[in-house]
Amino acid sequence: MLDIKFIVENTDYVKESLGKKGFAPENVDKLISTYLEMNKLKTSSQALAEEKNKLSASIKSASAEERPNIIAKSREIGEELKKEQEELSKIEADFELQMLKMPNYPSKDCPVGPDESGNVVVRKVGEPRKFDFTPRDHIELMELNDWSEMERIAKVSGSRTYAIKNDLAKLELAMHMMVLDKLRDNGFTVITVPSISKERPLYGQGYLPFSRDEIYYMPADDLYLSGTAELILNSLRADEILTENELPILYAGFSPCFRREAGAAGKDTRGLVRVHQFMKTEQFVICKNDLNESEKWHKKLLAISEEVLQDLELPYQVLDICTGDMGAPKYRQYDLEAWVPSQNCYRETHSCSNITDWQARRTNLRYRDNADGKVKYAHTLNNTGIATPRALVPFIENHQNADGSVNIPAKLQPYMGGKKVIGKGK
RNA sequence: GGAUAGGUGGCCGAGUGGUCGAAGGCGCACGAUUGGAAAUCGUGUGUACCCCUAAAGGGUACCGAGGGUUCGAAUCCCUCCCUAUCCGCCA
Repeated sequence: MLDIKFIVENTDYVKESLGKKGFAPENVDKLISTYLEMNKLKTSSQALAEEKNKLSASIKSASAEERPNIIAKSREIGEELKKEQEELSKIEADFELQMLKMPNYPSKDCPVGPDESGNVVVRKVGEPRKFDFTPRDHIELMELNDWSEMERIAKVSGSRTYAIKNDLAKLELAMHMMVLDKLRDNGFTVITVPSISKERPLYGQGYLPFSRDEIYYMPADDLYLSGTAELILNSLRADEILTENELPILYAGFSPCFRREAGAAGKDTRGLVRVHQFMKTEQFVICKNDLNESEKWHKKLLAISEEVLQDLELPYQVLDICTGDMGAPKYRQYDLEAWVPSQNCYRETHSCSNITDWQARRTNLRYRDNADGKVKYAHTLNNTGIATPRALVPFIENHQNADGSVNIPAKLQPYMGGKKVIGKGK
């Protein structure tokens, strides 16, 4: 959500800035006219309410003869007021919906582009490995090492699900443990959260009203399945007024995540790249309403996830996501992509975003500023810590040996019971 | 799922139709006192929005949510949500 007063006072800037995200300038004009109309109605209905309140208050001191007149007059105003309020609540709902549809302003430092073609590679770290044998893809490796039950689980749970076993199953959990420890060492509060959500957090995060198709809904209970712990963590402190001293709040949230992948039909249909249910350790930050502060945290979160990929000894690249490819909530977004040998390209493993106060306005998450005593909307940021099983794909492909076994990097070995190699060739 | 008790400001807690945005306490801020602190005393201390403005000021709404009764609702009625405890079931 944006600040309507800012929009009214800086209309040209708003149009230009949101235009970079493909947002039509007419929508800004429409929003402002709705706003002005709403205020006019507010002013008149509040004046009526004032008059009515005054009449009511005068009744107790009025004489017996006056009373019937006052009551009649008050009733009359009540009728009129009710009509105006009905009209007002309609226009307020309209205004609210328009506000909910406004994307966040992108940073002026964002590359500007229409879609993913406009993303900019910031840096590449590590060299894609040159194999002196023909490398297998991750599905072949899983079959060779008795690490999965992909065909059988499809019969049980449908497409885009996975079942992995033996050392690969342990590896999946080991990655989360490693990342949770790293985050804890960086001052994060480790927290496990539900994957079940009411509807309001979806608006708070900015999932709704944009893409209802992507999310599992359980009508019997009017509940949704969360696609990321960000959803839950973003609403955990909703409606609170924190003290500035409590900030920053750093969460390392672990949860199962659920996505319908409705918009990805036909893409990545095999294997572990894109599944309906996965596990994610999420980095989530609530900090002061100060761009220097949130940009500092944005870099910090990015650095942590780069370190994760370095610990996993995976070649990767950092993308500066352009305005057209960024989601509505985002002010700035970096993606990390790890090298996947079988696909001969980099694939996304992490997505690191500064949301500024756009989500906090939706969740009504505020804090009292020490310097001026004012109540302000906090900034929120989120980044992947590690998401599995997707991260297993570049991992086992990059670390495979000719015999199909897979090497475990030193940083991960303590979490794998000291094993240096898993699979057939051990 | 069954039964019971509840949801009031940052927290605790009073309030069963008007004088209630709401007593009292705690906390917090500022001031006095002090060599400094504690204690004590004094003052202040919700949020959102609208109008007006140079500043000031005026107003509306909010006592879990929504609806109803009434000239008037924290208070009465209805529906829903949530929390706690006990019973049942259960990883």
